[in-house]
Formats: sequence, C-alpha cells, structure tokens
Amino acid sequence: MEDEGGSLPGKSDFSAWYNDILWRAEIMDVRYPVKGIYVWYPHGFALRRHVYQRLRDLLDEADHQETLFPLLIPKHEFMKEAEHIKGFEEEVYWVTHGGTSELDVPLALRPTSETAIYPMYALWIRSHADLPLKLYQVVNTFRYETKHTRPLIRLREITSFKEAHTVHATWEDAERQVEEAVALYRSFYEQLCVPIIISRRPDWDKFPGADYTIAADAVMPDGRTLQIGTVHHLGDHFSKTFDITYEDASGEQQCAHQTCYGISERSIAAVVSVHGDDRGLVLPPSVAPVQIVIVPIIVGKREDEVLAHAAALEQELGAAGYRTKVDSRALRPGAKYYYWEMRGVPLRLEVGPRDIDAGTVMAVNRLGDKSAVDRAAIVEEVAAQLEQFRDRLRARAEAELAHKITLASSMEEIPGSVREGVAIVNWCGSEDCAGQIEKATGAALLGSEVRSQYVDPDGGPCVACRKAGRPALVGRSY
RNA sequence: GGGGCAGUAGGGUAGCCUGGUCCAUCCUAGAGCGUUUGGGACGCUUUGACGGCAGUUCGAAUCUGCCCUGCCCCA
Repeated sequence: MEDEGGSLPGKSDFSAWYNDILWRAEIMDVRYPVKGIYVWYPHGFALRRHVYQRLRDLLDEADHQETLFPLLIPKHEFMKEAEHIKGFEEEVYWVTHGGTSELDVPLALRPTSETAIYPMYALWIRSHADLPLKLYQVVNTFRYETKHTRPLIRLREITSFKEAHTVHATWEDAERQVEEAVALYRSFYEQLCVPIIISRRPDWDKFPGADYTIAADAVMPDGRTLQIGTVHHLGDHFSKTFDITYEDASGEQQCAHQTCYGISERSIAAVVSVHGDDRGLVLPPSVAPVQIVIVPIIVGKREDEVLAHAAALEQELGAAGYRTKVDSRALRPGAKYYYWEMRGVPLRLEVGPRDIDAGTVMAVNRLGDKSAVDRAAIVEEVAAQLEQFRDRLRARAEAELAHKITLASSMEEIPGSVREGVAIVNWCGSEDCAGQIEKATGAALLGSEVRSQYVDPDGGPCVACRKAGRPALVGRSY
C-alpha cells in the first residue's frame, strides 16, 4: 500500500505536515474526486473505530442508548424551526429527484439531525416517566461548505458525527445534562491525552436554535483553535416547534426541555495534530490500532527460533488484551521501525538472538525511551510501559498548551499572543467590544466563562472598554 | 467572500516562457529473481503519467477558453 518515499515535512510547517501525514500514516486518502469528501484508509478507519469506541463506552456508562435515524429529512420538517433554518439553509444539500421524476417533497441530507429526530421524539414521549431520554447516534452528515475544505477538519461529508439528543422535564434538568455532557467530553479527551479549553460561545456564535452553547477547543500546533466538541442547551425551542410534551405527575401537559451535543472526526484531527511529530503519528495506547509491534531481528541461522519467539510473545500479549502485531516482512529492521513510527504505534518490542539468550526483550516507546525488559514478566512490563507512555504523552500535550495560552491585559498584547497561540483577555460581554477586539487583533472572541486550569476565573477591566470584565478566549480558529 | 499559484506514473519532480529532437527526465514506490537483515540493504530485470472538455495549429505536456480538483495569502 502507500509508503514513504522522501519524508514527512517538519511539524514546524504544520500545514504541509498535516497534509502529508494523512496519507503517509494512512489515515485519509484525499484523492476522491469530490471537493471536501475524503476516503478513510483501513488504518485511519481502525483509529476512528477505537476513538469512537471510547466515546460509545462513556455514553453507554452514562445511560445513553445508541440509535439510528434516517439520513433524509423532508423539507417541511426541516423548515419548521426558524433560527435553525437560518443557521443551516446555505449549506444544505437537497435531494430533489427520484430517477428522472422530481420529488413532490424535497429531501434534505441531514446537516445535523434535530429535525429528523424530534418529530419521532414527539411520538415517543408521553409521560414524565419517559424522561430523561438520552439517545445518540454516530452518522455521516452533509454540509455544503463554501470555505476552504480540509480533511477531518472542514468537510462536506462529515463521516463520523456522534450526536446525542436528550429530553428532560425542566430547563434545570437540561442544564444538569449539559454539565454531564461537558464532563463526558472532558474524560473523552483525557483518554485521548488531548487537553481542551472549555468555554461558553458568545450568543452570536451559538448553535442555531439553542439557549446557549458550551464548546471544547483544542489548540493546534500553529496556534489556531479547533472546536472539537459542542454542547447545546436547546431550552424548549424545539420541543415547542415539534410538540414534544409530556404529562407531569399532576396530569398536566408540559413542554419538554432538550439538549444536544456532538463530536466529529475533528477529534481525530486533534489526536493526530497534538501528538504527532517529525516522524509521524504518536497515538495514545487507548486508541492505537496497533498498541505493540514486535520486530523479530533475524540473523543468520536462528531465523526459525526468533520467529517462534516473536509468535509466542504476540500470543501472550494478545491473550492479555493488547492489540499486538508481529512484523515478519522481509525488510531490514530499520525500515520497519520507520514504518511503525509513522503509524504511531506506542510500543515496539525487538527480539533477536541476543535477547533470547539474555532472557530479555528490547522495548522502545514512540517517544524514544528504550529499555531491556524481563521476558518472563513481559505482560506486567508492557502494562507499566504503556501507562508511563500515556502519562508522558498527556504531560507533553499539557505543557504545550500551557505554553500556547497567554494572558493579555491590553489590546496591544493580543496580536502577539494569538500569533502562536490563544489569548485570555478580560471582556465585559458586549458584542461591540468583541467586535473591536476582532477588528484590532485579527482574532475572534471565541468564548467566555473559560474553564481551564491555566485561567484564573477572576476578572478585571475589559480590554476594550475598561468596564468590569471576565476572562474570555481570543484566538484564530479553524 | 476577495486575490494569487498550481495539476506530468502510487508519491515527488524535469520539460512549459521560446509548440516539433518528448514513442516525456530523474528520485521514490510497486512486480519478479537472487544475495541480505540489531535504525530507511544491494544487484539484475520490469510495469506505470501529461486532470477533463473544447479551441488554435501541419503538429500541443507546452498556447487560449471553460470546467473540475488542490494549495497559499487576505477578509
């Protein structure tokens, strides 16, 4: 399949690096002949599968149920919620024909599924005993993006949209669900070792039809932010429109309150970008398609012995639950090292005659730490090594983020801050001041109520108008 | 949204300005055979390309137009 030939551009040229690593590490093939639509390579798809399994596990543990709604939404349902339409109408694909005959009801390819799901919720929900209802699905969605498309980041077909849609009795219950979702997303990104900044999107930037939106942003190597999760409190906007009501304990019909929250394959873009290096991917063990690669070092006449030894190792580690692979291809060991480093395998084990004689295995992790470990205790050794590797990866990413966040106490400081990262500024909350900040600095006001260990929640004078302000996130976003 | 630049084998390139000597260069990858294997092995043999459509021309990878696709910069 695809393989190296030349090498990866340095990560300091992030844009070139990103474009290259996607095919060199066999994540996505961008050569599909439709703009903004790309193909998953098997290795990328395996990574996707493990990432989404982490997400499914978290949701399932938190009493969500997986479901599946149709891709096609009839126009009259789609057009019901006014604000929602306004937010999406410019980017909806319409199916207008069946064969050569024009459809009497045009069908939208879902840009998101509220209007597919909520008419059914209206049928399903009768009583307070049906609440809360917490469903999710992982589906593709379509948006006719007019801006520059980019694999995994800005797509016309989002192939991997995990969207949860919950229904609650009261606004406060829904608010609690928003917080549960934020906590879920936090622990999801913790498993990916990707540090995030949580903030509340300004009103003009919230989800169309929501009361408010909480977002998770990652900071990419070039300092731009990537929105990698959103949680929306929908209030009763959609339930009023779609007539989602329930009978309360006293027999009264009440309007339900809703939330929805989503994560897309941008989560994978973040894993790739935050951890990768000049040699390729660096994957957290929790989602690496291959967690351990065993490279047999075949020298002279001991080939069969070495291969048998490698197979026994694979068997033992596989039985212990690790995704393990022996690379017995007819290549030089060095070529295999480069190959698996490009694909981000967390731990490499090398076994050759010397190791067999010494009763050891050479263990080298993807950050370059090398040690000889006891063959007899291999399962425990591997567990410890992977855990340590994950911790280092997380610490490295945290340090990188801490380095990219700077506090700016005046307008003049912001351009410097956002050149290679994000700025935290005090902001009074007015759209006017946000506009001034954006105009003067070329960066956007992304969120308020910033939740990050690097940000002091106490405020100060607004950088624009000097009235009382609170910390807000300013940066250039993807 | 505005403005650039580009598209040549699977990937990367030379050729384009100044049309013919290009049945298209080189690197890499792929296939076959052999010798190798503790950080990208080597030898021999071999497959494979001018984004699409139209136009100009005796003749187009090269010039013109449109379309598609991609990248960069600015908003």
